[in-house]
Order: sequence, then structure tokens, then C-alpha cells
Amino acid sequence: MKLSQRGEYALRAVLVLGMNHGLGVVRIRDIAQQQNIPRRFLEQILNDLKSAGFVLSKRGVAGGYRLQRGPNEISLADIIRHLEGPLAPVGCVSVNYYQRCSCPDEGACAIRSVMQEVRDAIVGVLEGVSVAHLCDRVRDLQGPLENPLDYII
Amino acid sequence: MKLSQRGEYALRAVLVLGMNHGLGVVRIRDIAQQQNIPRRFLEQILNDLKSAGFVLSKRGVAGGYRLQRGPNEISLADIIRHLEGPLAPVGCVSVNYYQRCSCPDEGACAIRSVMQEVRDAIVGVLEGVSVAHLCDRVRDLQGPLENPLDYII
DNA sequence: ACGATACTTGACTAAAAAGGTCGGGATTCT
DNA sequence: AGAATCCCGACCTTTTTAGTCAAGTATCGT
Repeated sequence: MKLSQRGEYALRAVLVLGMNHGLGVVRIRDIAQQQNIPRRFLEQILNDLKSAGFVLSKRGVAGGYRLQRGPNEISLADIIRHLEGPLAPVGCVSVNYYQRCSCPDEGACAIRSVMQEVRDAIVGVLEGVSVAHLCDRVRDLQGPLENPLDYII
Repeated sequence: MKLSQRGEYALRAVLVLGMNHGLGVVRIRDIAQQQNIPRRFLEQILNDLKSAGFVLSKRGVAGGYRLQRGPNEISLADIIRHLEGPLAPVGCVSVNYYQRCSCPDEGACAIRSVMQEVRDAIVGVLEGVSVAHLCDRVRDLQGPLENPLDYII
């Protein structure tokens, strides 16, 4: 039931971009430093998020990344699904990545019905939280600071 | 967020034992056949469940496995935790397997607070379902059969 | 007592995934 | 032009997953 390191880094990076939305681009290096993420690895991850349409990049001297869509249009479920695949604990209850399992009768499988509930519980939380919500939480948790760039995330 | 094959097999095997609770032991071979699980692999898994105290074994000609505790004393959360480790998506929100993460400030981490909710949702379902409950679901899903051994699970 | 039947134990393996690292190329700003 | 920044694919190491296998030990029916 684990989120990979890669997935966690992606969320942290997106959150940084969310906090800086509308303020121009943020450099990989800054995100990496602020969030304790290996820079080269983060490059790879942001590239992936870019080709998935979550973020945009700008090259050159004043380059960096920013969110492509608004922070309230991106749910955590979207991001994790792209990076990790199914949110469901087993393939046979996944809506977006369904895969038949080896049990004798899927329709009458009791374990499946429980896993269905687990899936719904997970998806319920993750679809309900957008990057914008996440930013709100950061502000709630840290109290008011002068400079938006000071948020630690 | 995945349950491993091993974990899924374990649940299926335990469920078979639950359905046969009080009717004597069940052979590995029968479980394997009925559930489409590689026999040798299942041996290993049952052994693990045994050393964890979930099941008991009997050797010899009329040998096999049965549940050690009653079906209503074993939750799916227990089983999965033993086989897979933490139920939480990230270590920093795990109660039983806590591990600090690399984020700058764990206390003020917004992602962590979301993952906390995900964890609670998962655990909520899985702690709430015992092997006995699972057996009830099997009976609900399959309708009344003559012989308890006929349940397909 | 003996053989057939089951579980027991530990080692072994191949393939995939996780978690990074690296070099060099392409853009853009000044 | 030169520096800064992203871009891209290849590469690498370690861990995990999903099994397999051989030889050993206990038990039962006869």
C-alpha cells in the first residue's frame, strides 16, 4: 500500500509550484534544495509531470517550472495515478487500470468486495484534495507569513 | 498503493481456512487448487502465517492447516500488516511502522496531513473486517449452498 | 514397523521495480 | 558569445517480488 519515493517527491514538487502559482517559474534547483530531493532525480520527475501535462517549463537563464493548469484543477489522485498507476490495492477493483485476478469467481469474491471499499476510501480522499486545497493546508498549518516564498511546505 | 500477490494469496488462503473453521484441517494442495495459487509458493506463505500465529498446522497423512484463533478475532489489517508491513501510504503517518521522511518540517507538512487521512480511511476499512465478516460476505455473495465445502471463495 | 502423505526449512533464482546518476545537447537571457 | 537552465536517453545498483526446489521430519493407516 505504499507511495513510492518518486511519487512523494512529485507531490512535494507540485505543491511548491502550487504555492508559487502566478509568481513566475521556479527552478529545479530551488525545489530540490527546499524539499531535500536529489536534483537529478527531480529533473526526471518534473519531466514526467511535464509530458503528462501537469506542469510547463521554460528554458534558459530565467527558466524553471510552473503549473500548467490551475491548482484547483489538479487533484492528488490525478498526479499519483500518473506516476504510480492504480490507486486500488488490487487490479481487479481498479477503475482506470482494471486487471483480472486469478481468483475462481471474481463476481463472488469477498476479498474483492472489501478491496473495493478500500479503493473507494482511498480515491475518496485523494480525488477530494486538489493542489489548491493542499496550499490552503500549508497556510493553515504554518500560520500567516509575510512572504509567500517563505512557506516551507 | 498495491497489495502484493503474496498478500492477496494469504488473504485467500486464510479465507478458505475461515470457511472451514471447526471442520478440521485443510491441505495446502486443496487450497492451492481451489484458489489457483502456486503450491510451493503457498507453502511458503502459510508457513509465514503460521510463525505469525495466525494458523496452526498438522503434519502427516491427515495433515493440513486451520486457523489458530477464531475467525472473528483476526482482522484483515492484522494479516496484511504482517505480510506487507505498513498500511499507511507513507512511513511518516504509520502508527505501527513510523519512519521519518525527508520533508523539511513534518509537523507542518500538508501532504502528510492528507496521507494521514488516507491511512485512516484504509485502516478504517481493514480493521473493521474480520475473517468472520469475510466468510459472511462469501455466503451473501453466493447464496445458500448445501455443503460448506462447496463455497468457491 | 513401514510406506505413503503432508508439512518444514532453507537455499536458490530470474525478472522487475525502485531510486538514483550521468553526459551531453538544446534554449534562452544578457 | 557565454552562462544558466531545462531536456533526453542511457546507465547503474540495490531491493523486492514471485516463485522453485531438494531434502528432511512428523503422522497415520495397516
